[in-house]
Amino acid sequence: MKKLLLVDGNSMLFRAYYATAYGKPMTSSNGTPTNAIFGFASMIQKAIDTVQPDSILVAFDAGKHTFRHDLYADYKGGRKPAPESLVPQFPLVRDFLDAFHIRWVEKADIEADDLIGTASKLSAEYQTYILTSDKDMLQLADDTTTVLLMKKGITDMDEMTPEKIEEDYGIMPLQIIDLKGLMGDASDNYKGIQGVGEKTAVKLIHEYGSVEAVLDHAAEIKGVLGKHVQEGKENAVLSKNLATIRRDIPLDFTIEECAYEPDYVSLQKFLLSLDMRVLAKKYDERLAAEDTAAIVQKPSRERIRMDHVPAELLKSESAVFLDEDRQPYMTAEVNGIALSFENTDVYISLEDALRDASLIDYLKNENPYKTGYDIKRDYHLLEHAGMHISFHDDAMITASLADSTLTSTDKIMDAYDLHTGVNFTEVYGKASKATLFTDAEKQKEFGCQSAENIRVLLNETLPKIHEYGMDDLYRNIEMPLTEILYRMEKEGIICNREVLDGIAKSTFAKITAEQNEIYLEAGHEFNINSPKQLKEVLFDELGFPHKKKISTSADVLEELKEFHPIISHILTYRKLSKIYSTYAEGLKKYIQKDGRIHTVYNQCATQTGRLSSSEPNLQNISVRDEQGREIRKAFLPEKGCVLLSSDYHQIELRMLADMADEQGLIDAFKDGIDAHTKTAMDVFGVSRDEVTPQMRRQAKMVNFGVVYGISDFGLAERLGISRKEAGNFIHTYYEKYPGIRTYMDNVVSSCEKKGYVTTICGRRRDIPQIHDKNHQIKEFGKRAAMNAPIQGSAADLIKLAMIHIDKAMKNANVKSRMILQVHDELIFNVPEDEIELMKKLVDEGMTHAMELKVPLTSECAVGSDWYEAK
DNA sequence: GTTTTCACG
DNA sequence: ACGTACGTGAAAACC
Repeated sequence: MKKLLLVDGNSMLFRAYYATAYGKPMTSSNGTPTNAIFGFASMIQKAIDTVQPDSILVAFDAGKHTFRHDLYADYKGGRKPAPESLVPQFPLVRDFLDAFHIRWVEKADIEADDLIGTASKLSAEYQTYILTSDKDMLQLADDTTTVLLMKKGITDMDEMTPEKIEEDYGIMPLQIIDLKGLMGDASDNYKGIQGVGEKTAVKLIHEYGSVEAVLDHAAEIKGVLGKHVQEGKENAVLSKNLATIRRDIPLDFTIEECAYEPDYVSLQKFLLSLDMRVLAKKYDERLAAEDTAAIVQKPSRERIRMDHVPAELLKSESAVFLDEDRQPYMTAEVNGIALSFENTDVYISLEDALRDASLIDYLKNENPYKTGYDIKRDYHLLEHAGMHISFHDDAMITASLADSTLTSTDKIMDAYDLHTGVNFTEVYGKASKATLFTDAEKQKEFGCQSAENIRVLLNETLPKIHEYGMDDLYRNIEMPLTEILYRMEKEGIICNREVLDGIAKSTFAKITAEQNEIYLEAGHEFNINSPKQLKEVLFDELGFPHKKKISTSADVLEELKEFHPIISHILTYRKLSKIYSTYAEGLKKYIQKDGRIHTVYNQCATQTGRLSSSEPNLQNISVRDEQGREIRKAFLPEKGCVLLSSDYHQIELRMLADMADEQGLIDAFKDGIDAHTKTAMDVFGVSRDEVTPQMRRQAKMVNFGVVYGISDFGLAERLGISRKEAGNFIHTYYEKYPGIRTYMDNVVSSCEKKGYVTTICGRRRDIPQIHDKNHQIKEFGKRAAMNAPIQGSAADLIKLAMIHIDKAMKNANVKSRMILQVHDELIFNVPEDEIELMKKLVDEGMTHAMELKVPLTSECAVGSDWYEAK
C-alpha cells in the first residue's frame, strides 16, 4: 500500500521553534533567525525516514503567522502572539519546502487541521500518517490513518493507532472530540465544563458515549458535577464544535500531485543561502547514497516476504535469523524469521511461521542443516515463541574461534564487512516491536540481509576451524557447551531481595558516617566518587606526595594510610560504595518475576576461551572482603535443596606444570605439597618448616607473576621490593624450574613466528601485538602469549568438566541442576537427598575431565546459601 | 562515549 | 629505552 505523510505545518513549526529556542541563537549571516527551520527540517526528515512516504503534503493556517484558532479570536483570551524571532521563519519554512520539492497548502480562512482532515480521506489507496503535536488530531486515527504525535524533543514521536489511543486514553479516536468538549482545552482556550478534567470526562464518555448524551442525561448526574454540567451545556457544545475537525474542504489537487520527489541539490542551495552549513552537509550523504544506489544496484538475490515457505526451498540448508525486539535476554520476543538459502532469502512473520507446519518441521529436524548466530539466545527466544530450531552451527562461535580477537558482534561484522544496509533502528525506531508503524519492506530487507550475513559468515569461518585443527574443540566442546549454558541461564539462581535490602540499608548508613568523617578531615564537602575532585583534595589541598602519575586507586591510597586518617576513611567509603551500588542495589535490578537472577554467559567475549558473565556479572560477586561477602547470603537454593560448590585447586599452576613438563613442579603436585610453600622453599632456599607466612605470601605473588607473564618491575611493584630484588627472585625461580623458563621462551618465540598461541585443546589466540614496533605493545604481546595457553587451557578443562558432569547428571537422572560457573568453580542446586551422590559425581567430573601429568584436585562445599557454600 | 575504579578468577 | 603483571563487567563521573 502506498503511503501518504500529512504534516501539520503550524503545529510543527511552533514545536520546532520552542525545542531549539534555548540553545545559542541560530541565525544566518544577515541575522535572520533559522532555529525553527532547523528543528522543522529535523522533524520532517525523521518522519520521512520512518514512514518512507510516497506522497507528502504540509498544511498551514493561511496567512496567519500566529496560533491556530485565530478565527475564534473572541475565545482566545490572553493568548500571546508568535514570538518575534519566529515570525520571519513563517515564510522561510514555505521556501524551505519549495526548495525541497515538498508540496504545501494553505487556504484563506481554513485551518491546517481541517485541510489535513480533508486530505486524509482523499484517497482510500493510501495508508496515511499525520505528523503533528496537537492531540486534537487523534480524532482522525482509524484503520488506514495513524497519527504521529510529537513528544518532547525534536525527533521523538508516538505512533498513535486507534488501539494505542484506546489504551492510553480509554476512548475511541472520535470520542476525542467529546473529551475536548467536556474538559475544554486550556492551550486552545475553549472552556468545556467547569471542574471536568480528563479523568471525569473519560468517565462520563464511558457512561454516556458523547457530549450530547451526557447533556441529555444531565439531570441524572448527582452533586456538584451535575450542577456544573447543567451550567456548562452551552460551553460543552461550543467546545465540541471547535474541537471537531472538518473533512469537507474543497481541494484543487490530488494526492498523486503530492508525490515525494526530493530535490537535495536545490535544498542544499537554499540551506547554504541561510548559512545552515551543518544541515546542508547532512544531505551530502543522501545525495551520495542516491548516486550509488542508482549506479551500483548490484544484482541482488531474490528476497521475498511470504506467509508460507514453499516445500521446494525446505529441501536445502539455510542460515536462520530471528528478527526480534532486542530486549533483555529473558524478555525478548520474536517478530519474524528470516531464512537465507543458496539463492533466495525469505522473511516470514512469526505469526505466519507458527501456522506453517512444514516450516516448523524443517526447523525442528536436524536435517537439512541450519546455521544460526548466537543460537543460545535463539533458544531463549524460541522458547517464548513456542518453537524449536535444531541448529547444526553457530556462526558467532566459528567466527570467534577462527579469530580470537573478535569478541563482539560489532567486531565480527566489521572484520568480515557484513552490514545490513537498513539498520535495526531504521526498521523499528525506538519501539523495537513490530507494529503498523514498521516498514514491511525494510523489515524484510533487514531480516534477509541479516540471515544472509550469517550464511556468509559461516562459509568464511567454518573452513578455518578445520584448517586450524579446531573441529574437535568446536563440535565436542563449544557446541555442546552452548546448550548447557542455555539451560543454566534458564534455570537462574534464586536471589532474595530482602537480604539485599538489608545490606543496602546498613551499608548506606555506614557510607553516610564515612562521608561525614571525610568532609570533616578535608574541611569541606566534595564528591568523593569523583577521582578528579578527590585528587584535588588529597594532592593539592592536603599535599600528599605522589609519583609521576597521580592516581587515587586503592593500592596508591594504601601507601598513604600512615600520613593521615582521611585515607582509611576514603578506602572504607570506596569499599562500601561498591557494595552498595554495584551489588546491594545493582543486583536487585536483575531479579526477575520468578525471584531469580538469570545471568547471561557469553561464550565469545574473551580472547582466552574463558566465559564471561553479564546482566548481571555473577562471576565477580564479592568474596575476599568479609563485608562484601555478605552479599552471597542473598543467593539461595530451592526449597529442600542446598547449594553445592566445587572448585579446582591452583588449576592454572597445575596446567602450567603439565604443559611446561617441569618435573620439580609436577613432583610437588604429585606429593601433595602446597604449591606456594614449595615455591617459597625453592626461591628462599629453606626447608618446609622454615617457610614463614610472609615468605609463602611472596612466593604466591611469584607464582601469579609466572602465570601472568612475569616482569621484574611488575613483581617489584606488588611485593614492595626493589626491581633488582625482584629480578633475583625471578632468576632463582627459573633456575629451580628450568622447564618453565624453556617453556615460556618457546611459547614467546613460537608466537613471534606464527602470530598466535594455542591451548591444550587446540584453541587459538591471535596476538597481533607481538609484531608491533612499539616496544610497550610488543612486551604486552609477550606477556599475553605466556598467559593465554595457561588461562585458556584451564578454561578448556572446566568446559570439558561441565560437559562430563552434565552427561553424568543426565545418566543418573538427578533433579540437581548446574547453575553457575566462575572460571574454576561450579555451583549446583542440589536436593538434600542427592548431596552425597552429587558430591561424588561432581568431583569425579572435575578431577577426571582431562588426564594430566599432575593430579587434579577439587574441593566441595555445601550450604544453605552461597555464603555458606564456600 | 570514554575514563577511572574495583569486584572476581 | 619503554612502562608493566593476565582475563573479564559494572557503576559513576566527566566530556
